Amino acid sequence: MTQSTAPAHEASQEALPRQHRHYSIGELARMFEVTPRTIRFYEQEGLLAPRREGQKRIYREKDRVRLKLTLRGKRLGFSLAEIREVVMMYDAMPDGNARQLWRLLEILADKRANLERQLEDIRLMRMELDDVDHRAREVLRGLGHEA
Amino acid sequence: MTQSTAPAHEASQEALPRQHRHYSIGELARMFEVTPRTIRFYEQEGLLAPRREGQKRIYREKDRVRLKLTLRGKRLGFSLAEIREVVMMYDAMPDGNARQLWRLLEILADKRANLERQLEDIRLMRMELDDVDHRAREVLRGLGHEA
DNA sequence: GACGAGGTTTACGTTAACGTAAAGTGCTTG
DNA sequence: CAAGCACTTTACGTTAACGTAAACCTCGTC
Repeated sequence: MTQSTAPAHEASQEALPRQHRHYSIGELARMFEVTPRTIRFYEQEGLLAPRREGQKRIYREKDRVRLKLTLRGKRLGFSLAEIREVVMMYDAMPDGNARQLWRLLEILADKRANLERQLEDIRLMRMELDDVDHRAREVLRGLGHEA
Repeated sequence: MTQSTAPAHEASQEALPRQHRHYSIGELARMFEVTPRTIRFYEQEGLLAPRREGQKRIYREKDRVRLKLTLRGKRLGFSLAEIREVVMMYDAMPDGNARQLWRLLEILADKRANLERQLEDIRLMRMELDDVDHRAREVLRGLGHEA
């Protein structure tokens, strides 16, 4: 997250209906601007579970969404373990027992608290960036008069 | 997690004068709930530059603020290198040449863009958490009827 | 003067999240 | 059929951000 050129965010083109239904690893990788290695790694970490057609991995819509959520979580500073925690429990929900569901609610509340704190952090950090920006511009004005 | 007891109403005026003026590494560590090792590491990475009194490190108000900003940056997912980039240029500002100042403005814009994206990410993630929460509660209600 | 509570340096260990070969499989295309 | 993709597995390498351990000062105090 270091590059200053950040126009290409998520998937670029989206005119076509999602009828495609399945993607290759390379397609997904290009879509989200990650390497295939990353996608395989996420699978190994239990975040994705694509079908196989022979050797090849076949990703369906669900996998694409998961990957999207995973990357979003990462941008927010969550670890893969944390993300998996939510994702897996979400999957186990339908037949989940009460204890697990309560545990899930607990985790969700935790994540939400995290987000709220981040909102405040962003607010503060914004103010500080604005401040530095201001000072820098003033110094620049000063330099303009000299030279 | 990171917070102790939330101060109900932090008096706008300086309740306690910051006359303390300087802190030991242990004090700072307890204040921010990090280990001394972390603080030394940040120094080694060029984020802090405490005075020395003999061997001992002496931290002043400025250092405390820097540490606070650093930790905030970390919570937002910035790397120490990124944080240092801003912090150091901020320090070099007064006598900075124009090119460096422009570079600083560039970096600031970059960070701000980052924050904006995070805001959006938070918004989306919140919605998804809410959704999962909803479903989980419904399943729980269902379980209540059985058993 | 032994001791414990703080501090110090040096240095190796650890974890997460991938990167980077190396070597093989399967298709299709000139 | 050779060449070129796109994909596969296996496995070692790398970076960031510390943790952890050892061995050493330097107080105040019991």
